[in-house]
Amino acid sequence: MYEDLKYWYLRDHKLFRTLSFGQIKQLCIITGFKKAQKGEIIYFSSSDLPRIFLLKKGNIKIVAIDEDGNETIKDIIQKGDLFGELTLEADGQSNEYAKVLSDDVAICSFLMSDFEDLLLRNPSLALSYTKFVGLKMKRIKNSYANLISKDAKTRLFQFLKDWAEKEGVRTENTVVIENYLTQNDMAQIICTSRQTATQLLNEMETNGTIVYSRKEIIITDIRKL
Amino acid sequence: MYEDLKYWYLRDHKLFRTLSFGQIKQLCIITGFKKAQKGEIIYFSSSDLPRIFLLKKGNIKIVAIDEDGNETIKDIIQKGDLFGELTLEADGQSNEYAKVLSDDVAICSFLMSDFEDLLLRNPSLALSYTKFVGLKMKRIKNSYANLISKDAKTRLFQFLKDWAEKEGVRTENTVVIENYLTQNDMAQIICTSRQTATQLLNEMETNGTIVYSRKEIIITDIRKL
DNA sequence: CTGGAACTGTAACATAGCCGACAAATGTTT
DNA sequence: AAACATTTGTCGGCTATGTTACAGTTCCAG
Repeated sequence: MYEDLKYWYLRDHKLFRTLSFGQIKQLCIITGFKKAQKGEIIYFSSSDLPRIFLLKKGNIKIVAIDEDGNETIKDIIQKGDLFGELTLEADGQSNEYAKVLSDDVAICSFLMSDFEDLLLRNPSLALSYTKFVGLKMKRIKNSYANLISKDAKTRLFQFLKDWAEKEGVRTENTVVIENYLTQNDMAQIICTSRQTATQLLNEMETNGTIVYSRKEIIITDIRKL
Repeated sequence: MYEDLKYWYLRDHKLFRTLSFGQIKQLCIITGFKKAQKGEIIYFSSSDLPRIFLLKKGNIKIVAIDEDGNETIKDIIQKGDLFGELTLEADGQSNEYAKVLSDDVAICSFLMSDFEDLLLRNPSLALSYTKFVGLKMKRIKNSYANLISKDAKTRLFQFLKDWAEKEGVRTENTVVIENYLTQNDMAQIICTSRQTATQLLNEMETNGTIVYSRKEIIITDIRKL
């Protein structure tokens, strides 16, 4: 890959914006670049060196498989998000894979060890990164708190609200979301059965709260959600 | 506080062990020290400057109150743990207080801003700290995953197992835990009602799995848990 | 030692949401 | 178009767990 391309790919993330041109150019730690199509499954082979990934384009979901073989959606990664071993600790035991949700994705990656060196040389970046991880932790805490104390309906509402806020296109009080998730996906995210999710979505549709299709979800009035 | 005492208080935490004698001595960022008795409530007044706390002695629980007035146990802090704004981002909105569980506690604290300066001057400490926060995140993720996918019984078992591992005194396969929690506390931690927790504990007692009293919990055979 | 507060024990009842089962609709491949 | 795979819709039964309600125990302060 050309040096300037590498540079561009890093600079684009807000985490690295605090660094000067020169600093970033020096780094050029990106070591991998990959494209993939919808439905493709990407494994984080534990045999490989631990990496941190940056999703440049598209959407993917991170799925974990527990001892009993149950699949849980750990995370939905969107364009511009960092993912992988963000805690900078390789852990061999976790069994995860990523599945491409959008039509195609572009992912670049760098080695965890390179990133560590980088942090050691740039204390202010290290501080930003710490705050970044902290923020991530706070988000997780919040979403779990929701999962536990609220019922399925409230969880679905909250999920849609969050989704609309992150990705929805708003005109007046109507929000349109490009729907790259199946009802099953949503069910897994809000931790309920597919059936309950279906039921709730249909209920919302008859209520006129949303218009649902496989392509998009229209929230007729975001204020009422 | 005397300089060398400050030194001692910091050095005692594993996070700071990587630093040399001299380095730590230079820092001396501790700015507060406090003792409290059982049952006392400590507020993290948001008016005050954001701080990071280090529990030197005893146990406390962090309780959060949501909009509806429901109380949830966020965390149990034990001797040697850091707590407070670990993410280095002050967030005014969260409504939390700490309650002393053991007979008495000793807490020392330093200002978040001082700590940030420290991290900026010690990149390797920053890196350790990031990993530390990451580890914390991983733990939280795990415990929440448990909460969501397992039933109340399994959750209680897991909780006891963790507790035993962290604080229990083991002789052969018997583990004795000093019990500073009420059944209600445990119920809140494993996110169930007090009644269910009571029922499960009694069930375990009649099974001979544990011997329960307000003072201590004896796990007769840790391997069977 | 006594009264009250906090904790623990037990039961009946209600219900959210999981599960299995199957049908209909939509999308994809050949 | 046909055959197949994936996604959505619907239903009734079942179970774990929350809720309400009250009684018994332990603990501590005065």
